[in-house]
Amino acid sequence: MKRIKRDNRAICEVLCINERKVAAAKRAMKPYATLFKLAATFKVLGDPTRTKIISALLQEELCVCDLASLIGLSQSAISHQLRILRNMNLVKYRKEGRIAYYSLDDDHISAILTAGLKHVEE
Amino acid sequence: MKRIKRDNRAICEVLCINERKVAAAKRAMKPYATLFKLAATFKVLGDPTRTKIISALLQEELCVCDLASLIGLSQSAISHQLRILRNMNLVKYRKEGRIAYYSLDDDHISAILTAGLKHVEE
DNA sequence: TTTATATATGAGCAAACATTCATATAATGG
DNA sequence: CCATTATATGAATGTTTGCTCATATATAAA
Repeated sequence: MKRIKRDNRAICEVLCINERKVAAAKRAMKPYATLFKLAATFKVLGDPTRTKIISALLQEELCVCDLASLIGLSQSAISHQLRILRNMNLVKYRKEGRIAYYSLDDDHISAILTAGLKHVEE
Repeated sequence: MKRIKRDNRAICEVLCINERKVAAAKRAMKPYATLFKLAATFKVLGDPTRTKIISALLQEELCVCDLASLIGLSQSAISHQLRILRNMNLVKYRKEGRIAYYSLDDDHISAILTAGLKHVEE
């Protein structure tokens, strides 16, 4: 777009934008705070290691060491990722002695995965 | 975990891992290639700007300029993000003269958003 | 053809991030 | 108590990424 020094959006705003459609879309959209949290959730799901962790936990709870072995990464790496998943309320854990058993936090998680898989596998 | 120079996973593999559970989880998991694509899709959805774009397009198709105005970013920034969404088959567009009208590529997309929102809004 | 405009894109930069290494914490056994 | 081990975490690092700036492409109008 040809640029104008002071305000490079001026032209576009005047000539191209459909104010009615923009206003209608804005009204229908969820609040930005909600969309920000939604993006944060997808971002956390958007790393292959974390996707593998979630996918593994769809079956049954597993300890950190099991996950590390299953996924083929160090215990440290898995533990760091589990904290990120925990902070976003995607997984929870119970302690049994020294062992921490992780599982999915609620059943929305598997619904998200399932919806995502439908798009990917189509 | 106490570390052993040559192979820091040796101890953990022998003493802690539940081989049966790990093998069962591995069998039940989707192939890594699928999980990788799934992660890539979530990653693309995991940026606030792109989440806003998708959310806006849930209502009706919009041109680049409308999206830039609605979201409050430059045309360039929106265009870059649209390409990323396009590459992941999340949006498509039709050209009408100079104007490119973007819309969601299929209706799995809104299903993913809805599932994500259920987790976020709970 | 020349000018205007809607969109696309390459380069560059600052910020975010996933892993590793080293170490700390917590729980069990001797 | 001391040694062991499952997990957690801080620091460092190489990579990725989202935006801006500048420019290119495409379409329409004059």
